[in-house]
Amino acid sequence: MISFDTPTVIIVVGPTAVGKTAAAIRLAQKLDTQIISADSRQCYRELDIGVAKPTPQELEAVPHYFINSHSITEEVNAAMFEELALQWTAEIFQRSSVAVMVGGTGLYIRAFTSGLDAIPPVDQTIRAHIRDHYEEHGLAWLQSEVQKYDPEYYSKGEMLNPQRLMRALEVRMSTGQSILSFQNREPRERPFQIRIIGLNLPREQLNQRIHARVDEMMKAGLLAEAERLLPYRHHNALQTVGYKELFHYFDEGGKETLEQAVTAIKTNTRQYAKRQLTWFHRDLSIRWTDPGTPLETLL
RNA sequence: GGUGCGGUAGCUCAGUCGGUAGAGCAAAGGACUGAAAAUCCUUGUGUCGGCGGUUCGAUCCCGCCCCACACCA
Repeated sequence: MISFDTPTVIIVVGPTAVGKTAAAIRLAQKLDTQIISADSRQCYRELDIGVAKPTPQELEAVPHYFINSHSITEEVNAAMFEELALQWTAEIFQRSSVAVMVGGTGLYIRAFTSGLDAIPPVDQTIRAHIRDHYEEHGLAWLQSEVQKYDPEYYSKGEMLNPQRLMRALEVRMSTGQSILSFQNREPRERPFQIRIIGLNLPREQLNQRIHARVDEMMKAGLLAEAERLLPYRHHNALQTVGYKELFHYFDEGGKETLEQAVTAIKTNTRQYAKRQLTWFHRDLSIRWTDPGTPLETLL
């Protein structure tokens, strides 16, 4: 049995479909501990096939936090994850000196390891108002509002990125201050050690795994799952690869074939994997290996 | 067999009144602080179907051939 002098969280990261889930479960069993998922979609109980959740047997074998813990109608975000994951870590440390975290959502993992800057909560009516106006008047309106109310952000921020602009504007309108005034980017100290293991495969091999997994999802009934979720498509939880393409297929009513929709899922999943790798490659503390390696040998 | 329309980037196609070419998508690389499976940025890609002819110069004009599609026989 491997033991740790100081409480330690082992984080397993990597692109989608690389084999994180199975590797993390094996590791948690070896270490006789539990898993915190760091996946922004597997937390929703209404989503199943399309988000490649651990199977019921796997969840039986090792208890998981942040799987099936929320509803698609709730708001989940990185700040919430930071708070919850810290609580869960403390719970696990009451029984063990080590916890395992696994997932592909880079921002959530950074929120957990380094913390997000504290920004006061945003008034929900202001948020809704800004989104509605953006829908109606487009990017030019957003840019001019940001220019008017937060000229410093206007000169520094990404002027073509609506999400960043809306966030800057809602913070400015809610708090009276620029979002820049809250961002000091000081990494937070954590009362435990962190080790990050990255799983990766040659790109061609990863793409093959992605394609095969999408085909399996379709066989397992992803189309019916998406159809069932169609009424909830406007929720953020369903701005998700695997569902949005099938919603579009239902919309097109025959103009697009199912095969084209499946191809789009594969393409979007490949692009997602690439973005995940871009994110994780920046963290030079990550120790990379292939998913077949028994991870306890790296500790 | 005849007529018509095509053959240009990995794909779909635009274009050059003759001076060796571009869009979208894909791909590759990057960013990322309360939507992050989201959102955004950057960058190539070429025997312009083949062989001849005209021309200082042809992907473009002309001839022949090959391939695809449509229609007629």
